[in-house]
Amino acid sequence: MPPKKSTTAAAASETAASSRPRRATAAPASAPAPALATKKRAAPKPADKETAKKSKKAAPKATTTDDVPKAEPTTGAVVEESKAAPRKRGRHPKGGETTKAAVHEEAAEAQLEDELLDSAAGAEVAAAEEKCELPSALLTSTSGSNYWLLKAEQEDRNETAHNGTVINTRFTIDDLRDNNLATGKPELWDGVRNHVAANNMRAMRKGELAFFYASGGKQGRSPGIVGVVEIVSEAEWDLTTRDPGAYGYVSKEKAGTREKWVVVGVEFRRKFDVPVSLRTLQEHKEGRLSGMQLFRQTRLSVAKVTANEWRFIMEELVG
DNA sequence: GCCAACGTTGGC
DNA sequence: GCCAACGTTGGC
Repeated sequence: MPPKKSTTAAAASETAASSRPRRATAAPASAPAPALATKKRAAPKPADKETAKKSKKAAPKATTTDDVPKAEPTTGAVVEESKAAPRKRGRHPKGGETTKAAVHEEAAEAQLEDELLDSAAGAEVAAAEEKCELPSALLTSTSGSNYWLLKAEQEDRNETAHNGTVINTRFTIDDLRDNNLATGKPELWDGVRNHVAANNMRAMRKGELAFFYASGGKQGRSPGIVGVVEIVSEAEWDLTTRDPGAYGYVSKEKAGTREKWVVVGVEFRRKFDVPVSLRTLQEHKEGRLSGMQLFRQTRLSVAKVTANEWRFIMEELVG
């Protein structure tokens, strides 16, 4: 994360650029999300898990790129802030449902919600998950849309927020699904503090799909792509830059001024039965996946995936 | 503007 | 724990 998510900058402490993102917070109310949510709980923000606040309005959503701040890629000055990105994490509230509509109706939603609330039992979760997933046929666009790859840390790692709160930066695809279900809102992918990653986020359009990449190979895990998420809301200002409960970069600008960093809203779409490991991806590093930004800019938390790369991975590598 | 030192990411 | 990649910092 973070956020960068991937990255760092986060907090003050961070510095690097990459970014890690993080995860995110649930979308603020204003986010255009599916509308179901009734409750808002917030998820924590990158920084926060604890602090969540949320409700504020979200920044203006930028629908056009003009609205969004542009990254300042190269200029130095602007960049001072950036540092790394934080990742966020969220907590999981409980509540609503998330997926896109077509799939669910209210009754079903209510039922799902109840099931989730009642138990975390595997069976229920599995059932809910199944209902949230999109058919494989819908996971590859036939149009010219872009695809993306969002990294999140799958291992426990603590960061200290500005207000002293200790935040676990771990954020898994299960957390994303659970947060979506609980809040009925998309997860805001915040904490990204790298300009290349942020520019990728500004280029994301509603309806585009992204791989959820779990980084971190310790604790017996393997890094790799674990599922698919959908971009459900376009770039908006990342309000975590003003959140004392967040870690990482904090805006020095006056409230109301434009922020440089942005978030996009994402929703769970599918968790692969078997992740496509980094090792497997690397087997095609000199072949079909030779141009992947994942390999060319190894530490970038938000990377672009071409249509050909997407199809190859979905059709040939996803088990 | 150059570049060495340094910090972070993240795979191994 | 090691270390490669890579971004930032900051002296000059």
